[in-house]
Amino acid sequence: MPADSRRAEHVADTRDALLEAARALFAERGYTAVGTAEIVTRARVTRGALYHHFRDKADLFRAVMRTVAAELAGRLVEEQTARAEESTAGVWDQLRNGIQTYLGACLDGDFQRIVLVDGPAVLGHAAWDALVEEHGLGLLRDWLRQAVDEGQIDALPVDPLARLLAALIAEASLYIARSTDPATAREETGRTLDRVLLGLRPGVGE
Amino acid sequence: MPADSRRAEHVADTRDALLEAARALFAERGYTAVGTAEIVTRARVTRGALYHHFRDKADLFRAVMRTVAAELAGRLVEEQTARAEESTAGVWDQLRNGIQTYLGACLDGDFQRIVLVDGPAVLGHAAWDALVEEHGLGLLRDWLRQAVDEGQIDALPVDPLARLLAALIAEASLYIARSTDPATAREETGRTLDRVLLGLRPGVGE
DNA sequence: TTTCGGGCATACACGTTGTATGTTGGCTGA
DNA sequence: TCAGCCAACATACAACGTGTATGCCCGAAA
Repeated sequence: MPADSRRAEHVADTRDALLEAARALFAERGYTAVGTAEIVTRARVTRGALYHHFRDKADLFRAVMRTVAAELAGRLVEEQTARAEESTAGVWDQLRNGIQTYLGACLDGDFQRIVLVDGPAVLGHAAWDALVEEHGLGLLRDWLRQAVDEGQIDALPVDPLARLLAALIAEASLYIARSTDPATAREETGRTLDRVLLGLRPGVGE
Repeated sequence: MPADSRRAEHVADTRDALLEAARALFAERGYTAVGTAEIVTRARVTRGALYHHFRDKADLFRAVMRTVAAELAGRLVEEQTARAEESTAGVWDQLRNGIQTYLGACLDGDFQRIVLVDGPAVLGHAAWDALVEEHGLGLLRDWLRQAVDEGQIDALPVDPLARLLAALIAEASLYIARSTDPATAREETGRTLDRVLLGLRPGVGE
């Protein structure tokens, strides 16, 4: 079974078509409002193909969420490495800029609906946590740990701090996207987020 | 149609029974995993009664979430007024204690599953926001506005700040409840939350 | 007492999910 | 090269769950 045969390409193509169709529909109208019939129609296959590639509808959703989350993670490390080239900035500024980059990435519509809204309800917190852990949360925690180790922010338990900051960013992105005036919402939440981070620098709590 | 007749009592009783049964089941296994047949069996009525009192299953969920959220709001104002009796504390300490009280209230299992996990996915953000606004978020915003007005915390846009803090508290409660060691998780997140708030006091920026 | 409507039970129609079964086309070994 | 075999689908079916239409009953008002 050569992995690069034409047949293998077809297999990967149908799977990709399913993922793409499901992603577009899930992002547009939500998990429960989209039936499998609609998905396979858009992907120009049949339900048989769907249930051949995925155990059930939730399993398809998990795969979709994985790709969406991986996309975000990719954008993050991309910006991160790009910024590392001009690496005159210290850990503090790296973290500060990273948070804002994070916020920008979370503004993606697909990401919000699939990962932030439907994800927890569809997958349950265990599976959801596992996906978030490897796509983004781990990165944020690394930044924070480094910042704490170098004394750039106050000594706080890194694990809960990372979770809380991630939730902050997520909520900020939702607030912006749903605002009637996204421009000022972006400015205000960005500023507030930055101010929260600034407040974590050492020497504040007497 | 006297509102206090025996018949009216029966009507209210069946409605309450439906709310109670739905709440228990939704909290235990989530919205989609629970069918209406199971709900009415537990409430010892029929599906006819359910669809007489509520437009559809989502409408029943909305009513359940409203009661759960109202419960939390009730506990909050209760603690708040109790603390106001001994009101030597200033606005700052009131806010600080209020946040911790908030956190404690969010630890309720029913609240987490129904309001925080299923709520956004089932109701959509518009209906969800409306419910959260009147049960808790409004209160938090009032505290913050007062704290800002009196110069207890730095001048930040109150509206997004309230949203962000609410998300922070919600995530903290989920983190604690799902932790293998809730005691230390509670201590750590409580401390982190308090530290974030402390960082918002004036005189930290530049 | 009769009637009238709210409150609820029953029955049905519909869509949706998951599974079981059938079919096809390419790889593979003799 | 060809027989057979299996992955990759397509099709058909069974089970379930929701929402609605219909019917019944009882309390209240006239």
